[in-house]
Amino acid sequence: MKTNKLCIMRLSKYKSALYRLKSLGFVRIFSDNLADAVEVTSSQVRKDFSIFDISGNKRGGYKIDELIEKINTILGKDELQKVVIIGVGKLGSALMHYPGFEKEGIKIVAAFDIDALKFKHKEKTPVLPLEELPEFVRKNNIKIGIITVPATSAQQVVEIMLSAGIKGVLNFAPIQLRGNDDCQINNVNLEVELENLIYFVNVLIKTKGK
Amino acid sequence: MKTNKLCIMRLSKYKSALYRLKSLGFVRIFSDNLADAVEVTSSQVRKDFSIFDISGNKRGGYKIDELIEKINTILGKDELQKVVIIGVGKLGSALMHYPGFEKEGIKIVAAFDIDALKFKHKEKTPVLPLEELPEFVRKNNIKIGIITVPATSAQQVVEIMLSAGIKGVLNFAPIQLRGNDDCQINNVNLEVELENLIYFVNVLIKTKGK
DNA sequence: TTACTTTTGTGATAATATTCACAATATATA
DNA sequence: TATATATTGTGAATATTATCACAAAAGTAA
Repeated sequence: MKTNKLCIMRLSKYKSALYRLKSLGFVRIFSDNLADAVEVTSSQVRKDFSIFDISGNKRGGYKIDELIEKINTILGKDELQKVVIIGVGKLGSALMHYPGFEKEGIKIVAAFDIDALKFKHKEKTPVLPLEELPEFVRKNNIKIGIITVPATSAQQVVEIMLSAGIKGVLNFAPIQLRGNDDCQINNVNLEVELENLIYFVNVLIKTKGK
Repeated sequence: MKTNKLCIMRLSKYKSALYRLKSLGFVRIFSDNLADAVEVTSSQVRKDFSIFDISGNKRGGYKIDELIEKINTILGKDELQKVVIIGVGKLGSALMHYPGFEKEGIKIVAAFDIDALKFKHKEKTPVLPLEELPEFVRKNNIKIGIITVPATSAQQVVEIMLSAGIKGVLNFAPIQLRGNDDCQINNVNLEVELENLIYFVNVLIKTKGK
């Protein structure tokens, strides 16, 4: 079985498209339909599925419900995923209440900061002092954390998370953080995303000009 | 010259690392140092540079200032980039004031929404009614827009943006939007990012268990 | 100046990812 | 039931991307 990051990303996207197709009343779909929805080829879809031994019916396509369930199992979404956020600035607060997470069985259970003005011990999703992170992580068996602190404190926060036993980090601080054998770090860099878009828009405009 | 999205992403990352290295007092760097900072191989760095005819000195490495300037030129960052945001929810507001953009010569010049309660005509970064978008885009020569509306209205918003003449869209709505020859659409899907992390954390935990 | 060392720049090579193309087969139709 | 048709599943072929490895150049030291 040969997996890679892009392939897993596509699985997520297939699933998201499947929910949509389901809500439109579809019960079965073909690799063609999914391919359209996610902008890949149909053989890509089938190849991805074959990697995970997902099979459909020749001529009958795939049953959406089964497909969603299988993909969820592969993605490890059988149980509720508890996640913490470190850094309660504007972006952190936005992600704290991001509706897309809850919908996907992902629950932000607490946030942490160093600014006492931000602490909210009694809220449904509390904001706690950063020094309480290790205890909280251990007590609640948290594996995943989101970093939304400034670049300058990101490395420091990672160390704290690592020693608290966090296994996965989604980092929004605009600095490339390094994982290790015990902890996977994925970086989402908003500037980089926007710069990338700007580049391709410029290319587009230039080639159109010709 | 053979470019691709990942290569451009890396250019952005190199630049960001270069700023950091510069602030630490470095004046010149080697492909090795950059490779470390961005977690790629040094030949990857040199290959990326050679694609864009960026050259250094054998044995002397690259001058940081020149490198930053060249990368900025490639990325089309010679002039201030004016960007609009559509959708002033929590995420939209967070991005409106995201400090990383301004630092990179990217300026959010206005935001748009359909909720009259959110309108702020007199702020430095105004929040305007969505129907004013086309006029605003034309008058201010806006090329780039960020979508932070719910998935259900994203497609509709894209149509408006396309007909207003927007050339590039960074879409945060959790639905894959399709660009065309006149408009590049890049999708950033936060659920997908988090699901991806969850998958790899599970893999990590399983393989560790062995 | 000469020998030695370090680092670039890049063609050749290897690894990875995607698409092609078609046999196998399930369903629909007559 | 027999025939036609649509769709999967996958090995082979292709395309893309990254790494290797080393000659050439530039700095350093003697």
